[in-house]
Amino acid sequence: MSKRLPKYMILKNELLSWIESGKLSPGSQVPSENEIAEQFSLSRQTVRQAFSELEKQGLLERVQGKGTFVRHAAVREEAAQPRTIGIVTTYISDYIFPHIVRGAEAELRSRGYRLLLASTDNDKEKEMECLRLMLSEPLSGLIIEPTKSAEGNPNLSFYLSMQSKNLPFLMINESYRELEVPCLKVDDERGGLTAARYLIKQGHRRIVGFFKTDDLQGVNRLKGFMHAHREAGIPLDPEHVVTYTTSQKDKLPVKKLRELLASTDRPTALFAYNDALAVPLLNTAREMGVSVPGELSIVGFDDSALALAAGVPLTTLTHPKEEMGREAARRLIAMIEQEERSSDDTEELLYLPELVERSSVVQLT
Amino acid sequence: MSKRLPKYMILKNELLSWIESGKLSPGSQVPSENEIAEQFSLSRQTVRQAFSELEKQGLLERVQGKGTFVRHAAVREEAAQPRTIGIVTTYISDYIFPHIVRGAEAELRSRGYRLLLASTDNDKEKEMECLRLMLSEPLSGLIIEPTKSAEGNPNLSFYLSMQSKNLPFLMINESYRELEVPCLKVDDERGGLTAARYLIKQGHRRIVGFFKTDDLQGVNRLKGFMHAHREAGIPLDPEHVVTYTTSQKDKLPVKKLRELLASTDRPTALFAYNDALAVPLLNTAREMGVSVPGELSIVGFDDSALALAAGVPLTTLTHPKEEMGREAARRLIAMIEQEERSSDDTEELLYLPELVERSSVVQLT
DNA sequence: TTTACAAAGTCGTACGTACAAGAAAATCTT
DNA sequence: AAGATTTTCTTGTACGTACGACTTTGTAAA
Repeated sequence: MSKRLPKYMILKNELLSWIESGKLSPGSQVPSENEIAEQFSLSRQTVRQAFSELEKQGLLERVQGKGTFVRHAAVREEAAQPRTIGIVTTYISDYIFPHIVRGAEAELRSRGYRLLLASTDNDKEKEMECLRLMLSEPLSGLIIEPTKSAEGNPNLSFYLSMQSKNLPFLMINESYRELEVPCLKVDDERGGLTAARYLIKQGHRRIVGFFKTDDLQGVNRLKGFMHAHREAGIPLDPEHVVTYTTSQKDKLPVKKLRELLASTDRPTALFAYNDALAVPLLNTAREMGVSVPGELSIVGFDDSALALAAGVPLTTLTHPKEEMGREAARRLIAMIEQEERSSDDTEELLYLPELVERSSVVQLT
Repeated sequence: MSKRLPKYMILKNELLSWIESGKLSPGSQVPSENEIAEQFSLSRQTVRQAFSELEKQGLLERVQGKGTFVRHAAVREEAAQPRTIGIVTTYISDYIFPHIVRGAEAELRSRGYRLLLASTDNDKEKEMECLRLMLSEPLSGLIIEPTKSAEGNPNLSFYLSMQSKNLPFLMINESYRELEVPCLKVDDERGGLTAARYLIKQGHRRIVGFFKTDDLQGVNRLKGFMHAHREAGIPLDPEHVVTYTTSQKDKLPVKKLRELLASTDRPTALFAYNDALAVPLLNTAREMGVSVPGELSIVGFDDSALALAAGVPLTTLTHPKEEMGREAARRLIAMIEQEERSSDDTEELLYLPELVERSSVVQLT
């Protein structure tokens, strides 16, 4: 038996249960130190020790000459938790990331949480800086979009210290493999598969794919893209898989497309890593006098605002965006408020990307 | 003389001065309770009381069996200052707002501040909620984009309480007229003027303008638009000024454009409140078989990513976006760090929008 | 009835003792 | 010399007393 608990701790726990059970309602007066001492057969000093710790925690209020009182819940809450949640994303301003942040913000605000925002600009050093800044104040939880998830995790120590401090956090879009944390992401491999299957079904055989490979999302989309070719028995020209990273000049994929379109047996279809890439590729094709979708079909990814704004409304794959942000917030709040880490803690939620048919793909006869 | 200070308080102050003066350096061991007791002719209990309060404050660390130690400065500092700045915007995810936030975030991070984000969704009730949440924790400053600035300010009391608390804040894009606060904004009237002048110079005479009128930006752009017509002596058909608010269905301006394009003497040019509106209008025109810019020239506003992604690259007016966010952060930090409110405190910074010529405007012969 | 004062209750301060628990140094044993 | 044990130091827990400061309440005087 661990009956080694000090008496003042036992008393503290007893008083806590009184408060919790409502035996002592907020604002009511607690029996005097002497009464408690007699009741529990303790010395008044010991009772004082228990009281003073509870007062330090903000649960009791002692007034000289009057007595000791239970603080009102509202007052307690205030001093208790900051109820602030941090989000670390790669980019704040670009593309679909604002939508994710917005979804999370809306959910958090409605639940009375505040949102601390930081972005890494896809730079691992800045990621470290962000984490340090975030953790310098007590946080209730963190939502993180990993930076360059395909290139390892030099900030592992931060994540480990978060786990050891029992600070709830979860990841979106991708997660570092070394960590077992809940993660919300799009089924990227399935997305690449769906897109390629669709183009193949439309009769396309020479399909070029553009993939960003410094994060796992691009790698997984590429996997699905290749898988679709394999299962259809279509040989995949190595020239038709274009990979790039953000550190290189952004012009690279565009230049590559120029070469491909200028060649003799040019591709009839194109799958872009995301809409942000699909649009400039589309414009490049049109500049070269290649009509879209007449001579070149295009499928994008993420169903961003750009897909609709483009000259030819883009056929693309959905990304949950706001919903993902909202769900991330919901799950994090659940983790915070139930406190007890349940077994499904490291659960991964995979969103299935769906094809949105617009006007940028044509069926080959 | 108020020599009525309790002994343990006197001891506390003495120890504090020891720490401050360096007599007790961080990490060093404090004389044991018994030593102190003897030195000061106090009982050990009294010494313990002083120690335990200092421990509670985070200045000392007591280890059973080893002794009492002065905590390192770094550990103490942590609990010191929040250095957090809040931003309240109308929208997080849409359009140019993410760019503003990003600019501010980059600047703040590099200066060691954290960013608390909230959005109002252009709803004044949510604005109040945001302000309440923001102010529930000590903030160093606030950047606010007013919600529906043309429709009064029901949350005035919040702003007044901020001013009375000497909490620095500034506004971007627009400011509530009743408040005298620094404000960074685009010279919207000048923008409307520039756009209309440009179209007139290109030979257009029947120009339709679309303006969002629930915030002052739209109203001011409209002013400039009308001013250009007046100065050029061109009568402005009332039908050619279309106003709308976000609360109405977004379809309204599109429907209006349909009517105008179907009429006999349809406009030859169009000025849109911003690019986000210009793009759907452009697409609407093209759907109706009206070529852009051949039959209809279009000028947008804000030089957003949409302007380049559109089927026809949009001629538009610049908006500082990131730079505005960065500058807002810089100014706010200056206000915080110098503390003294200088005379140029309520200064307004006006950015001059510049015309970016792309392909959506044609010169009439 | 109102006012002034006293009494009794509360928590705050201050001293005392004793022993327990943990850590480190000194000592003893091997 | 190395390891085990004891001693001695530290802080932690627990009890006790006494008195001060403050508030409320009851009582007595005006």
